[in-house]
Amino acid sequence: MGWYRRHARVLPWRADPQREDDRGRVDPYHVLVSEAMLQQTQVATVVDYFQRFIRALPTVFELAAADEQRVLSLWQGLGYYRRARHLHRAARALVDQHGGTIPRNAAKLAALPGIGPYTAGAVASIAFQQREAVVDGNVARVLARLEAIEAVIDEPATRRHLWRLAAALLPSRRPGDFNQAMMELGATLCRPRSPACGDCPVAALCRAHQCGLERQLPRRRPRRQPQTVEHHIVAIERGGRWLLEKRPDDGLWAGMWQLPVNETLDGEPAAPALVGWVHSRYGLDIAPPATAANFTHRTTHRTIHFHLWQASTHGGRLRRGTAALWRRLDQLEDLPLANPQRCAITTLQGC
DNA sequence: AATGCGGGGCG
DNA sequence: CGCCCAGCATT
Repeated sequence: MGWYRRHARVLPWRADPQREDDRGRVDPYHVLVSEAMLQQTQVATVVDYFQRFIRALPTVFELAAADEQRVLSLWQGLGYYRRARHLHRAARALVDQHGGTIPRNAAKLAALPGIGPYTAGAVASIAFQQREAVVDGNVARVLARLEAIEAVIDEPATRRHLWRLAAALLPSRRPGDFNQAMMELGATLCRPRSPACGDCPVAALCRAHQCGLERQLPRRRPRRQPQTVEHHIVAIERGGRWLLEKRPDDGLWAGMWQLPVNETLDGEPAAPALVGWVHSRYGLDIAPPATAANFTHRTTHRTIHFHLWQASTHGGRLRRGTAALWRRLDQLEDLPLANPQRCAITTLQGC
């Protein structure tokens, strides 16, 4: 804890840990938003998003009153957009059922959408000084090394063991700071690849370090190989405006907007196939599209080869089941777009 | 118990 | 490149 007080990073959702009197002054709403953003996302990536989000929606009431599209726009580029929709729904539940106050109790927190065991423990301990343990990726790695746990860390039995360990180590004084200290240790010293055991305050207690095993631990289950798929973006222009549509409410990039994308054509599509597809799906007649660009987008689970095609249409009546509209490319600020779509649109603007 | 869900940092 | 990140919901 002394180490944490000296080395903790100053972060916008955190009270300055070097100022004793700041404890308890954190805004629970800030903690909630930051923890949602931090799920599977590194601190450095989150900082700017967090500041922009809080500036735009400073309290749970503004978040609850906001349109989902606006929340997604504030999340645009951060990934895992389900988190944004869950957070939005959680805010509405809090305003409707709790008068806008965030519960201090971990079980009540965990009942909210998007809040699981980790986030519930984090909010309860950090925002409300409740004695709740947390195990995130950092804590799991720190504990696995401290105790030289060789079991595969992703297994449910191992997770349960780690939670029991974390709970046993948790002090009754300042549990929130303890939890943050463990995570900070994992993020800054007890790193996955190159652990800085020389600087670690608990190296003398670390069984992995004593055995020289720190680089082998924790053990993880091998991941499935990412699939490679082809997505064909057909950018359709009519009189300076382009067709945009909203993606379905589930699956990849749910609720985000896009230029029309064909995700089913395998192999070499050829422009004629896309002409037929646009006709059948949108009811629009286009000239055979021309290639504008190709780029690759990688996520954890798949590699997507994007083929950007450009076409124009004159007549035809738009047929569409879900939301679609024609827009100038410099007037898309209100439409949340995932990164590959932003990339495609930037390319078109350069054409 | 397994899978889907983004995007970026870093060696 | 590959691995991992202040996880969660769904099946």
